[in-house]
Amino acid sequence: MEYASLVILYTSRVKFTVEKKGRNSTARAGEIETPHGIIETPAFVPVATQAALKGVRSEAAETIGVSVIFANTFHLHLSPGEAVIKSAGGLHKFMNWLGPIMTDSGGFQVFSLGAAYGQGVSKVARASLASMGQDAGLPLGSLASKLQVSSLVKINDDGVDFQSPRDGSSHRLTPESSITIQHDLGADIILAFDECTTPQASYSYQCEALERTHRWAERSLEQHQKLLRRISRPPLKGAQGEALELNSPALFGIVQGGRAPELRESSAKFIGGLNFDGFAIGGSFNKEDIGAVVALVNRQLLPDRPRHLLGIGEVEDIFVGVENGVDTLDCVTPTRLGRHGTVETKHGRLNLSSGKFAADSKPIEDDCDCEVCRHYSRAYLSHLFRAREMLATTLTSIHNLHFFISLMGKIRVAILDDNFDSFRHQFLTRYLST
RNA sequence: GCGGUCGUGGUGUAGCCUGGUUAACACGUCUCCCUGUCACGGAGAAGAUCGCCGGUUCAAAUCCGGUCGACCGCG
Repeated sequence: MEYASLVILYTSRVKFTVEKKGRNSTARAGEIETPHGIIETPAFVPVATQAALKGVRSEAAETIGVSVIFANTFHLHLSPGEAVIKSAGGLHKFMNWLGPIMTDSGGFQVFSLGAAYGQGVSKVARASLASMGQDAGLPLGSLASKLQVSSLVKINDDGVDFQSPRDGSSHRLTPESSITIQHDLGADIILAFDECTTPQASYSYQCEALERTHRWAERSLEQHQKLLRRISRPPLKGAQGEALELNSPALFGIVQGGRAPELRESSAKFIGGLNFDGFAIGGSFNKEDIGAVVALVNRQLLPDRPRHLLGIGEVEDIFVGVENGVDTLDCVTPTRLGRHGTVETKHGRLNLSSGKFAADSKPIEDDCDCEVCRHYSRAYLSHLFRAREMLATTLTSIHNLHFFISLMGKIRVAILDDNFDSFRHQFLTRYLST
């Protein structure tokens, strides 16, 4: 009885409305309403792993038009710890970001600190490179080589033992602890604890990992509902809405299955059959297959719930994701590229740390209305990079964030105007032409 | 004037004493990479006939002489 009413309240944590569906594609535009505001979809979700969009203040992100950010359970658990953040009033207050926040469960760190650790392996494999043998033997991470280890994780069916990449200390994450930590962090949308596998994983390992992820999904959901019941019990007598406002996130399940279409399909059926508020598509891909996999998965997922594509964010992949029915995507691309000197433009990428921009008085993009393009030249940015000034990474990250946010805004308008296809064609033709 | 120290890629150095295959390193430069962030990082390339002239030697950045230049000390 109590449970049933809670489910209603709980699912109302994110109210998802589809405003428009694409005519020739499964692209859609809509709104996700969260306790901290509305996310107009499709939306790009910048990554703030350690409760910071690296190099960019929360206020600047708001000015850029960022609507939702993506923080990380594992890293925030290590430092400063969820207790500190909870007592600070939650992530929103802690980092002065008052808009919606999603948290990742730590499942990606099973990959990034595990199979990928120090190997330079991406979750997106490129068949063209793999066939040339260039996927192996890439850069050794500095810390990996320093510590002489190839993995910081040990996985078993109950959970994952991590070694901190900072100090080597041991930390255990299970579906239960990940969900509990995410509740403590106070995000609006949280994710089930999963195992993100490497694209190099064998089919048999992929099957094993998928089974585990499915069991973890059920456990994540159970833990989530348990915590919701605990939160809601006293306020149910009085102002229930108020109490829920404080701390009751929506939970998204994560579809896995790696590069195997049949595993993706069965995962989508399984995860899609559980009572999640929305869904995320995670794991590894072949670059060339992202669209097909996302389409396959989304055909199995309930259309009335939001779909998030995890960790995908190169320009052409964003179009692919949206075209195939994804509502939100998170990616480190704008901030990581920016930090390494690369800026996105509608004509493709530029690396401003190159001396060839030393006397280039133009802005990054002539008609860009971001704060950086309005006030600073390529020459100045190039100088800042070569002088190793911190401001360099801040400014390029701001431009890149603006680029992705504004691109998403245009995509949304295109869907609403029923011309997504032509917009995509026009944009990508120019973007990929150089 | 005398004595000493030093001249090696763009910059700073290592190698020289105990001559020997493609002269090493750092920074800089250039190119490429980055997809639920361990990482303001990674991978690669170009670039010096070792101040100049001569000698010794099978072989000289390396030993010897001379010379030019810089610096230091003494006059």
